[in-house]
Amino acid sequence: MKLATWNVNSLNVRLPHVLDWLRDNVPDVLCLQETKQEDSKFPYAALKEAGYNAIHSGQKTYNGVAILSRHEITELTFGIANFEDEQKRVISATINGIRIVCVYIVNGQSVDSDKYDYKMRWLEVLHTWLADELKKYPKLVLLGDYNIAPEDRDCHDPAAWVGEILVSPAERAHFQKLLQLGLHDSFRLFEQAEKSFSWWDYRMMGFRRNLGMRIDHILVSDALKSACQSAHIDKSPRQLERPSDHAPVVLILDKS
DNA sequence: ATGGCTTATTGTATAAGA
Repeated sequence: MKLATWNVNSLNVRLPHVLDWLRDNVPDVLCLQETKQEDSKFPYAALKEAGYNAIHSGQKTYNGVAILSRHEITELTFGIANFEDEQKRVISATINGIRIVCVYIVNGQSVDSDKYDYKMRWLEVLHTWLADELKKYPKLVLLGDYNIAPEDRDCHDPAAWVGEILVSPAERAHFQKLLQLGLHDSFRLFEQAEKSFSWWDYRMMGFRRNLGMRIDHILVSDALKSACQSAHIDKSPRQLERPSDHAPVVLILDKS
């Protein structure tokens, strides 16, 4: 079973890239973030044509998450239980007996901003909710744009980023707390090239110079750890004309 | 160098992303 996550930075703009990527990679499940469109604009028909069922939770301009699947999608839920949030950042469903949770975690803007405070609250609520979800669904995968680079090796220039979002100690502590729930960073279960990143700034020729961060992740629960076969980041869509600033992150699970 | 790009908005500049 091939699972993937990709922040597309506007599905309206990126749909051709997504369709090409689905055709070339044939994932069983692809989670999307930053669709930036209302449900009424979501391209259900084009995705169905490509062989994918889809569920979406979107809004105009900002945020928006979706799960695409070649298989039946059941038990869909939107958002975090008992947490009022106007921002569409979470969508979940069960596919092939695995609980898929697709998240677009808050960016936070800067560590001294209200948005950062919201990020901290949001991560706290996510943690509490996931503790319950893991009891309900031992086989769980948490995929998405976390907006957290967990370690210095996930940042192209740790010294330059001290004091910035994505790498602050409080954000990293939240990431570690997720791992303490019994989740595993699937990318790090396998040997990876140094300076492996999933996002590169559009500016300053960030991609060509590999000035990136690894902030998109696929965490798997204890019950799925031994099923992980391989994990990688597919940089190829980042090289296309008018790309998303994020690349797809991929995990292969065996069938057991 | 507080910028550097890209996207969306009922725009002609601003906000947000990371």
